[in-house]
Amino acid sequence: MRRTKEESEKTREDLLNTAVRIFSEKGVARSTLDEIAKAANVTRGAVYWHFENKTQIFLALHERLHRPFIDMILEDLEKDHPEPMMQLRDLCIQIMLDLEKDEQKRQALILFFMKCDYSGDLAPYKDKHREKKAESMRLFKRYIEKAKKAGKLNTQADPELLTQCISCFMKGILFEYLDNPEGFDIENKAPKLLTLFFSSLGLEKG
Amino acid sequence: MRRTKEESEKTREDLLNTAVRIFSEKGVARSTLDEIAKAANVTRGAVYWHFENKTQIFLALHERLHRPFIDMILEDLEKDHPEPMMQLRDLCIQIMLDLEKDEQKRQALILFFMKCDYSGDLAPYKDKHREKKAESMRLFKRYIEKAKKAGKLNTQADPELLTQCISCFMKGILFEYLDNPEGFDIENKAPKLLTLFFSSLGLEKG
DNA sequence: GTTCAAACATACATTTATGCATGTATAATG
DNA sequence: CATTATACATGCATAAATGTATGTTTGAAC
Repeated sequence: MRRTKEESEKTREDLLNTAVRIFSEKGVARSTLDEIAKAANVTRGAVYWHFENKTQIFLALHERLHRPFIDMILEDLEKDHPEPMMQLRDLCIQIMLDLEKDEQKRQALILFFMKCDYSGDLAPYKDKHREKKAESMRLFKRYIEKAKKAGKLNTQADPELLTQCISCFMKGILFEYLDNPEGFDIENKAPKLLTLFFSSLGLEKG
Repeated sequence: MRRTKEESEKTREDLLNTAVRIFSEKGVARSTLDEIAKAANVTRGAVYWHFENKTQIFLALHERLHRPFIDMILEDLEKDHPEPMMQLRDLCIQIMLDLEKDEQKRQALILFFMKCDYSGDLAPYKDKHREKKAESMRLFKRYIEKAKKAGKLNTQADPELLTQCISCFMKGILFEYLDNPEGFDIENKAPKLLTLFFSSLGLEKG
């Protein structure tokens, strides 16, 4: 046995990738470490070597999800778009469409939103979850304030409320989609819904 | 022992009320029948007398939630409101505000949306869940078609898309609230968010 | 080329909830 | 008022997952 460090790291990655799949399929509580191990072609020995327990696997998955998302928004915010609200709309659409392509990300979101409950030993991570959501909401707000400063915000509603409004709408779409990925034609609906929403808000020019 | 029929029925109700609380606090998977029994001042014997198993308790809770909700909307639809879209908006606001007062209902929603996963033996009830959601969406759509026929629909968007739009928004607000009932000031935010949303959609007159 | 520890596999002991079987007191029924 | 079925309580057997202890192989370091 005694694999090389690269092989060991691959085993760890395999376990995480398998775990997110199993978790998102069966729920965290109903998923067994033995099941995960076998699906990754190892035994529970390997699992306990790389992770303390099931909770720590969950935590590891949690960590590796959100950063790319934040980075994507931060990068987008750097761009100097003439119409920040349209930029935000397109970003929202892009976020939704990405999910259709990135199965890992989709599975992770299903897992964290619908297949676990943050009670018991997962309770501490509820705060982390919230903090990360708050972070992305702050970023959304920056688009709106950017638009306001540029005199492109065609509404009287204050940025805070607008941010919450958009956040709720995004979350609603996200849940409707994740609840039934096959039945919810996101490639078709996401652009329509978000375009209607943003144009209705009077945030679009023309 | 051998209580009267009324006492027996009370025991059953106590068990259900206790179950929805425990389930919504700790999640279905982490909740123990023994725990529920003790919290209801009986033993597991009583639980197994009234219910087959934990799944059947969950099912019983599921059944008794949705009907009052549908009835409330049906009753509201009977009224002949001059502005159906404003009526729908006010209904949406009312639905949200109700949750703040009805703790049982709030706990039930937390349970069904966030504290269980519809895999394993709960999988069959996912379809029921969807069907009931579809039912309420059809009712929402009736408001919009009513408005359209009355020439009060101030937008070109088709009713189907509008319904989905509103449904997503409602679901988003619902989740944001349920995720953190104390932190989300629903009595204040729900009217603001929904008023902004509906007025932005150009659905309000004046 | 030994030695050692990493990277697992294997085996076992413990826990914990469940399902059921059985016990029991009493309300309802005649 | 005797009987019976109801409405539970109690006890046990089982299963399943977990945690851990121990075994085994082999890359790596000297």
